[in-house]
Amino acid sequence: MKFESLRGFRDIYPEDAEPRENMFNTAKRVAHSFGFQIIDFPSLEPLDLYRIKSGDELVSQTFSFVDKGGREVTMIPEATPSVVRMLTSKKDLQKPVRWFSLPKIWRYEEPQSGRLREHVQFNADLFGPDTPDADAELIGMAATILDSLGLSGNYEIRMNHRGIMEKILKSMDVQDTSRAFSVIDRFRKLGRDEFIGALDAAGISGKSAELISKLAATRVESVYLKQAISEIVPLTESLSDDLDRVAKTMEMISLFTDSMVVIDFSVVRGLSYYTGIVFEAFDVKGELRSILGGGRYNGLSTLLSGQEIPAVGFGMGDVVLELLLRRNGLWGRQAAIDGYYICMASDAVEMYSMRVAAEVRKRGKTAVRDSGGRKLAAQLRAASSAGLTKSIIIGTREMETESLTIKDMSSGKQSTISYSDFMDTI
RNA sequence: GCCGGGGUGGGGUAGUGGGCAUCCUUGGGGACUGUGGAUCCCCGGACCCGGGUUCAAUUCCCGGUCCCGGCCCCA
Repeated sequence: MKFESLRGFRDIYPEDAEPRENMFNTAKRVAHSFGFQIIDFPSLEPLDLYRIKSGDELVSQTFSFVDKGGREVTMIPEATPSVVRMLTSKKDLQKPVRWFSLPKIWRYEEPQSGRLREHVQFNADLFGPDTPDADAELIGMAATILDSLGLSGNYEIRMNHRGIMEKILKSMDVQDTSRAFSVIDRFRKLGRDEFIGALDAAGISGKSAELISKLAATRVESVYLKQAISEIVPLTESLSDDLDRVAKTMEMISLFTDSMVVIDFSVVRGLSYYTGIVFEAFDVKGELRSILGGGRYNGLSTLLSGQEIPAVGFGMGDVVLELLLRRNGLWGRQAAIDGYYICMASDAVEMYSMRVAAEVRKRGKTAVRDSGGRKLAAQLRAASSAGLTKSIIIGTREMETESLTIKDMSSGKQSTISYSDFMDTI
């Protein structure tokens, strides 16, 4: 019987697990520096938590089952509902609340580039303030994480605003805006004629379709935002205010990163609960799907609990991010670890070598003990591949004189010093 | 769920309707009874699974499965 990991699931060996851990640690460090605190929540939730919010399409793409008590449960397909539940069920939280998490999430779909059935998602949300500052801080944090990973200039942030899009579509007499959004969301994938055709199927045709097509193709920096819009639709006061807010947010974000921040009217994100700004980060070469995405969702807490709490958040999966880091040569293992590989030149020194290892570890350093039973050359070979900076060679000579031979693995130089002197120096 | 392309040791590969399935690398050991990353030698390890055709299938056919890519969808 041969066992393999399930379709879309991964076994991750040290050569990938370590760069991956560095990646997560960087995200954590940056989040803490922005005042975000880590939370965690169950991997299994009631299926209804997602039905309420997202409907059958999402539910059909979950790993769900009926538990022994007859409850419909699912491996979580996203973090946000759980986070919002935590927020709304603890009534005495002082706002703003800044939370992040690193849950594993699952989706039952066909795996493809940048998308698997199980992945880790860095998720961050800021609850309370509904301001450009809050939006900018959150998006700025996302950018800072990417920058801290060494990706500055290799990605760009594309933003849009659901409210603005709603107003523009309404001004064109588009009734079913959510259907229009789902078409607009596919703009970059479709040819021009296909796009017009899809709009037509959504009940939009003629001049409106032409204008939407022009709008979706628009990608500008903040300073040209109003001008670009005014060429497509008349600027009402309300629309103008929204545009000012977005422009201000974008200017703020540019304080955090040198990467491009643009308005892109084709970025709408499929999720129906977004109410304000929406954004995604893409690699500049345009080879990968989005690196991260999020937006403002002020209505979700009302839907789940009746409490009105403004929110802005984003999620970033580890799969696309890993691909991007690899393509930029940023997926290497770390340099040699400061530590000791302990080799035994004789089986008689077992106890002594174990004592050395224990003492080294008590001093906070890494000590890896060869299990012995093979010749020294083989042990030193193992020491090389273990990636530690130094080896300690212990044989009967060392044991009889209560000393140790320390070998520097990069230079090959070695010297023998007394046990007590060695322990004092580390 | 649908569509296309793939699957030979841990990784990368050669090849074939018939003989002990090729080479490189990795791993283990040795040459060197206390010194690694060089060299040489030895050893271990593979035709995705099932069915069909055939005297004979790793090779041809069908189905499944997994991988890669795409659609749908995107949390």
